[in-house]
Amino acid sequence: MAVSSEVAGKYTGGETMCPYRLILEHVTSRWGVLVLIELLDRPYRFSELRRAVGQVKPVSEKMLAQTLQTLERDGLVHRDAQPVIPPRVDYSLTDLGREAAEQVRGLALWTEARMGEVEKAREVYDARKRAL
Amino acid sequence: MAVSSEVAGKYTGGETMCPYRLILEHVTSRWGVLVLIELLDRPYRFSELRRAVGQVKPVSEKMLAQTLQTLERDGLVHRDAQPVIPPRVDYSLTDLGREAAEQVRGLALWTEARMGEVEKAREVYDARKRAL
DNA sequence: CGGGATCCGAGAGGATACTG
DNA sequence: CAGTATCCTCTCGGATCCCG
Repeated sequence: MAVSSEVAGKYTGGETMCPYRLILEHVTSRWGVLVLIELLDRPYRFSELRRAVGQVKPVSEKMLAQTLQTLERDGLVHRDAQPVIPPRVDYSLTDLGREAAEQVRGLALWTEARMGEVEKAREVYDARKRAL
Repeated sequence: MAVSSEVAGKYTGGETMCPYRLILEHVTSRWGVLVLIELLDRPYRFSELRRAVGQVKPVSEKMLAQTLQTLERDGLVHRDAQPVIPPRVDYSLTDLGREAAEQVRGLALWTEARMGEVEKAREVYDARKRAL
């Protein structure tokens, strides 16, 4: 399809990877997906975001910080650090980030809707395999 | 948002992970994304698919096979193995898989479109950091 | 050709302790 | 509170060899 074939010509098929892939990996990364979805609701503080994401799957401070830095660098997340004590840092989506997050949400909503069918398919697959 | 909060109540926030997450991880996995996008075009044979995906990023036989098995088990990909010599196996999307692939394509198309802005944001971010 | 089995290195990711 | 630094574990994923 267009997505890959357009990029294809620029590469020899060697070990190189297009920047396109890199962005996609950030957005679809394990924690990137969940962070983007949560931030689509509203801005979050660090620990608050950690708890919110943790409802789906627990995340360590390290990985959350790392994920947020990556998304900030890509211009998807805005970081607002207030120089107070104790520190207060708010994370929110940029306009660019909101666009990305909406795409990701599409995927998440689809997954939620079709979850049952996927699980059914798995049972069929597993049963068929055990029969061999 | 709805996606996570609906699921939230079912879990204590411990180490458990909802099935919803598992499906999402399969679909957003490194090779899952690329395979789904390619198959959106047309059915592919194994090696053919390997080359097609490899245009974006080289994939080993092992990972491609593993990815395809996961997607097949989830009911997203159909595997048609013909008992001939040499073996011929065709992979295609199921109806369910096509739905998922279209969501993924949305993300990929967005990435392609906004790639320039992301790279610009990175330069700004990196320049600002070096200034410190 | 389309895989499976095995070995191995690199990096993801968690736990803990520390800092401004 | 919001991280950083360190250590350690374990999985991902590539390379290689083999088989029907």
